Amino acid sequence: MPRMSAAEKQKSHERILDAAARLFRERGIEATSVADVMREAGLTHGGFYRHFPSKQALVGEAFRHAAEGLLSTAETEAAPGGPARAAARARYVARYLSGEHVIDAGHGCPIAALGADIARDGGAARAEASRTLERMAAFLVPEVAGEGDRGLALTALLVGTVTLARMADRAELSARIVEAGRRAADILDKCPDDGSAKVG
Amino acid sequence: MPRMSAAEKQKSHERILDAAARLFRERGIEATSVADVMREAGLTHGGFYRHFPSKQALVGEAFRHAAEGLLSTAETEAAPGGPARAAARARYVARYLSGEHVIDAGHGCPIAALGADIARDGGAARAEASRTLERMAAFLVPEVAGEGDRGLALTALLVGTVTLARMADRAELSARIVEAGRRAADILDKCPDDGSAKVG
DNA sequence: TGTACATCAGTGAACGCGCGTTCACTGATGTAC
DNA sequence: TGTACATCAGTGAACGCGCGTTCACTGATGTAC
Repeated sequence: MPRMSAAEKQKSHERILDAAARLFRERGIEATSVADVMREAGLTHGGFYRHFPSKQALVGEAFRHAAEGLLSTAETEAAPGGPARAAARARYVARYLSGEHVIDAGHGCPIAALGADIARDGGAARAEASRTLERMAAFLVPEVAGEGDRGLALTALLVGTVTLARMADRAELSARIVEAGRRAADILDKCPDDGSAKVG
Repeated sequence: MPRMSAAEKQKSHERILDAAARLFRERGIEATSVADVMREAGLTHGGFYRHFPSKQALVGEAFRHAAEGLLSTAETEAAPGGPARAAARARYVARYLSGEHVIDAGHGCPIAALGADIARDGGAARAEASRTLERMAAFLVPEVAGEGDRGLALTALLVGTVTLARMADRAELSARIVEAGRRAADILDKCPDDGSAKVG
């Protein structure tokens, strides 16, 4: 059967990334084995090292893969400063803070799914995650906001809301968390910063 | 050397919980072995099962142990409705959104450190984590807030901010995230809810 | 275009290792009388 | 209070298992001429 053509290899590579991006977000990094990923990609575990030098390296690539899928469309959809920007942002927030996103971690925001994991091991995925965070924050800054970094706070609210909603042991509590997050996101979009927290 | 007295056993039990609560928060649940915990507690791994039926059970107990340490003092410090309440809440938020908390996950909020992990495996720790979340949210509701659940949103902001600050690969970015979180917490404390997010 | 040969994508067995858990054992503790 | 004995907290070797990674192998692919 081997060897495959270069085009076939690229397809395999893509399938491995798809599988890894989904499984890591769904089950966590440590709970997902290389063999799990390869099985999901329709291959056997031995071939993994023709594509990536280590599992660590895969984590970084899979994070980028997941982030690209979620952010690139949103970014191109909303030209910087253009009139469609506020609408695109609102749609993004509404989709982020939804029951679907809470349930389907496997296709959701990689920061919400893996942020805490990545904070701990600090491998190659960390730089990738930081870059993704900054892109997301830049996309989310409301035009209203005085000085910068309101986008970072909004991102923190979104990530925290989804994390808590997934952690909740009752559907009713989970729904309340999402609803509370939506209202708070709305407030952050509209209220001015009085700067009083600066000293704290 | 064995057997120890009942009083000694209780001390061992406490040391195991202390060690587990710290190591789980610091390294994550899966990256912390039963042997790691027992070594940290000054014991050998074999004795673990005289104290807990399984590692899973330890996770739940360790979460409760960590949460109790952080919340009980804050709660008693601030009598419900009393005048010291707002001040106690402000102090809690200031301590939560600080560089120390970001760096020292081992002694920090167990929801921020383990929320995503617990959301995935859903063992006994999940009910414990949900209870802790509701206590924290109840403690954090500003008197200003119209209808309920502003405390949940504030908790989500705190958890998300610390998660992102820990994930950031540069100290400067981490500091900006914490600062942005503080301002946003201030805004959520003061701005009224116009209810416009309800339809979303 | 055809032939000869090196390359290498994918397979599946094997590696060393650390994990959660079990178990036979030790000897001080706690208890029954 | 003293004695005899069951209990059990803690030890350290051992268990089966799945992990990340390595490796000899296969045979179609890609290339040199």
